[in-house]
Amino acid sequence: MAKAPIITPQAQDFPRWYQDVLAKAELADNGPARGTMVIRPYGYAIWERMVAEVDARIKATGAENAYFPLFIPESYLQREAEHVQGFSPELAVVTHGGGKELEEPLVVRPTSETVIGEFMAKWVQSHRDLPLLLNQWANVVRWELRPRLFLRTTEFLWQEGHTAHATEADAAAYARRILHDVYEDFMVSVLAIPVVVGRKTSDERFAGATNTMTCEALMADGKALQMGTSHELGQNFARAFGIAFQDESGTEQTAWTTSWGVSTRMMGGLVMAHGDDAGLRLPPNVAPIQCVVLLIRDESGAGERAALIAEALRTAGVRVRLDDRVDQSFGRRATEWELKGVPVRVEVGPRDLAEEQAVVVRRDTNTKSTVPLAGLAAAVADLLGAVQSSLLDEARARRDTATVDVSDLDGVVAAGRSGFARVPWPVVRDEGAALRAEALTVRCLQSVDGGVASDEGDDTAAYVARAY
RNA sequence: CGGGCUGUGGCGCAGUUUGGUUAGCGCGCUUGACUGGGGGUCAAGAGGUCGGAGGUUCAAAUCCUCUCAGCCCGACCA
Repeated sequence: MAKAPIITPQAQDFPRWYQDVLAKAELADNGPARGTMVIRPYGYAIWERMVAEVDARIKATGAENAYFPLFIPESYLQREAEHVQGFSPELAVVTHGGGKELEEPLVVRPTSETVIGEFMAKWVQSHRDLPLLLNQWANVVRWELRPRLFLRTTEFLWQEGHTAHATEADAAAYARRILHDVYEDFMVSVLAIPVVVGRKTSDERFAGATNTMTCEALMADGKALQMGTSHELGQNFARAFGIAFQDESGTEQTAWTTSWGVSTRMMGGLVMAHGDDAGLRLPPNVAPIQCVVLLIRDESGAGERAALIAEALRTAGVRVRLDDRVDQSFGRRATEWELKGVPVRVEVGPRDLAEEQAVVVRRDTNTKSTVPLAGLAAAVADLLGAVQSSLLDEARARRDTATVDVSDLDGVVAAGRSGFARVPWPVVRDEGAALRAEALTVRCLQSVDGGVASDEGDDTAAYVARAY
């Protein structure tokens, strides 16, 4: 029986589809104040998985976590000219506290280069104090005129790393290490999202940076999403905040700093990169529930068997959930787990158990197979691996198909409508207005070998796309 | 901040043009029964200051004035 679709089909209205998925998969709600977001338990569980994976990678590079204040004296922002100019339009400013007007307004952090710079200056005296590698997990506020859940909210959660180095080369190397070993690796191997990694043009650079590098992903609707950035800040903030040290020869030198971050925006990217008309599709590596054991009917001891099966899977290292809510219909529950993107379902009822088997369904392809209970744990483990890699393959194939080499502006406009136009940088360098008219932007630049461009030279390739 | 639109049970909407008696519908929710291998069926229920304020009128969801909020499209952004 053909039922009305549970969520709006992607092809009909992609933004609506996105909202439907967030609601039906119980990921997030709009908060009461404009632009704010309530992350629901299931959505937050996914975020916690992201945090765990990113945090481990950050720590592997030697950085340590710390915490800096939410409120920043307004004067701090003003110390770096480009920085304050870039951020002032989206600042939330506290002017009153304790019932009195404050002598100096406090900015709610939009990012923490300034406070952290102030403290780095205190902590760094000697070359022996470098590199100083810090990270913090925090919320930040950027006043948004057009918010969209996860993709662009006034308050969002993120990780911001801030480092100080003795040399420009060391800072540059570290910013690249974060870009590749933390962000790119996480996005590809955990989120199963292939990314185009490159250099931002000066127009798109972070306010106050000398170089911004980015991981750009392609969503199912052909629009690009900036998933993470890593910045070389040169000596801009070090000079503004006096981050200086004595080198081996006793000469005072100014440090070189970096900053880098990924945010809850990745949640939106995850949804839009893998989701289909049946809802979310989560890669097992980031799925809070990797496998749900769905009890069909509790007869002939089926309930106890199902619990044992779930327990066995848990022992085998699978993040498993037992769904024995037999008072709700099978179809409803199956649909619910499908909407939530759980990679693998194990369906068991009296019939299967009598034959010592279970029906196993993978979410990405919706294919079913019958598996003997004796080999279930191994089969589920195999399937989780298969789902992880096939989601990545699928996303990569779509990205590759949607990436078109072109050589002139018309080609850029045509290809940019549905994906990435890859074009020699000089072709679009001075075409900002023309691109904007087509809602296109240069996402990043790559060098001839496909690596991150080291400058904006004539031999670099520009990736142009519509973007979130 | 410019242009367009919308506010009616939790969600989605009808009703407004042409004022009229208990403001409807779908989904969801509650209770019960029968069910059960892809949003099951039936029955009985709960739930609404019609965004807010003021006005016109015998009578306002409906007409008038003001106001607030949200959405979409543009310029800015992780």
